[in-house]
Amino acid sequence: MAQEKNKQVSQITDMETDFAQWFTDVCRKAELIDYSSIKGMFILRPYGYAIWENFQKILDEKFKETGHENVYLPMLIPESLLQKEKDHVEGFAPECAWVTYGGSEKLEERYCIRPTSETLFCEHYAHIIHSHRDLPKLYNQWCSVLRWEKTSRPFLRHREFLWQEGHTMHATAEEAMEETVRMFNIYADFCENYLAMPVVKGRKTDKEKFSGAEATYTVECMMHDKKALQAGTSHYFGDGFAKAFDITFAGKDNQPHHPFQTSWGVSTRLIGGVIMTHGDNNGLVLPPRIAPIQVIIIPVAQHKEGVLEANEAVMDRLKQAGIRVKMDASDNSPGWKFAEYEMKGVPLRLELGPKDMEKNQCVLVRRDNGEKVFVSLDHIEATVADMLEQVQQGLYDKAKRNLDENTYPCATMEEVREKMASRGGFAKTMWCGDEACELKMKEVAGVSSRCIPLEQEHLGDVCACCGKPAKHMVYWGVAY
RNA sequence: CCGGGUGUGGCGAAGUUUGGUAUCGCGCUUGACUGGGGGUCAAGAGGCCGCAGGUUCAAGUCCUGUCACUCGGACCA
Repeated sequence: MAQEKNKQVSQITDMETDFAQWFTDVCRKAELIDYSSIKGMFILRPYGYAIWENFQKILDEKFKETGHENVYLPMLIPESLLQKEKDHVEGFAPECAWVTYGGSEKLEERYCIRPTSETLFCEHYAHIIHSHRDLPKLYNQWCSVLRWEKTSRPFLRHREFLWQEGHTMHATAEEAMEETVRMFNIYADFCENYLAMPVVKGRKTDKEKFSGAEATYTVECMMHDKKALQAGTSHYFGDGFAKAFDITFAGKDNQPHHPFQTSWGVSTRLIGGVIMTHGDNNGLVLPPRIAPIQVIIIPVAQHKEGVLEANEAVMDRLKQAGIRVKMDASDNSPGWKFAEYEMKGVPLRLELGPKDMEKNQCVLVRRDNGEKVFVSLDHIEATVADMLEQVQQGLYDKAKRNLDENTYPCATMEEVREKMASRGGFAKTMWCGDEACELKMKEVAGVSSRCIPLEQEHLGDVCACCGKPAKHMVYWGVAY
């Protein structure tokens, strides 16, 4: 009965019943996404796109603060260009889509629709980098890329998806490594302080790292179903691509050198992460800092004298205070509106009706915990701002508990298998560094290595898989 | 790519076994009354049953092919 009382939206499958179906229901009922006629290609509806725009606004500012400039490169890559770096093409060729005709003419050389733009940036950098004075080059591109995935899901795996890709060139390996870590930290900060998604910061194993990279840094998050989501990656390339693409510059010593390279990216997948981290059985729950609408105002008995005006006055005050606020004065019933904006995850609801007007008050309801309070209209701006902060913090704390409570040490592969089957989450073990053990772990326990955390713990001396001396502590999990 | 499930007004479904006038709920439109948790009443609109072939006097229903969605697996941001 208590559960029934909690459940106020009936169009969304309970996540305990079927998490995958719950996720799809939320994407559609919150009007984030629609399906198109092509598999894996989704329509981002205004509300979903507005969330992405907020991500862009915040990240773009951080990129610019750290000296990056936005550029735009072509979406087609000649096959010969893609072929130049061996590991890279091996990694991406299986999921490339190709353009073979221009009008009615068959092309001499086929063009790949970019799955990522390292090769294009390298070709361009070869043209414009000649001297150490041309370095560093700190470029970023906002665009879509295309990967012909076999299975697709809204936000988590699109064939075409929106992202940003930073590509930078540096005079020294140290500088490039610093850049890799700097951007990695920006991603971690963005996840934690804006998306309220706690992260595990670490390095990918050789098996899991980006095709062509020397090192891949990753922020890994835990979803509500205890599966892992790779939220963002930052790669250090050394000078491998620079050599393959013949990028050289004259150093202060007047000798030719190859520059050192990085790339880093996050995508609309992060929206999927937010849904699966904070959502509940009534729908989406958005962290206030990225919510397109932070406060929804619902007038009660809105046709009564003066009600709309009173609501509008409150809306104007909140707007003045820089709060993203919307009023729904449509003639749907209040109950309908409550459900609608809950599905859409609006962090705070404000109700104002004739009874409140008499008392100079309104009702505020938190989306994250349903808490309902009557507050005075005096200082409503401060009250609302304060409550939005509480929601933001509340969401982070809850997600942090989920991560902490479901991360546990294991001594043997058998223990990982057992605990993964019964409780999921992240298992941490010692590891010898051998790829054979990663494959074995996948086979036996059904998990892949998520990362080698930067914050290492000493859990023992030997690898959980083979018993040989251990080199690192590794997190394992089932990933999206 | 492999295996299971599903495609019928905008959404969710019944009808398919046994071929014979296209059904229901929600939503939508118009109007009135309502309004503090998905309101009530009345009157309307809307579908060549995913697509393409085939069998038949007759196909939503049977056959073949194909596409999409979905769940699980392998692969990947």
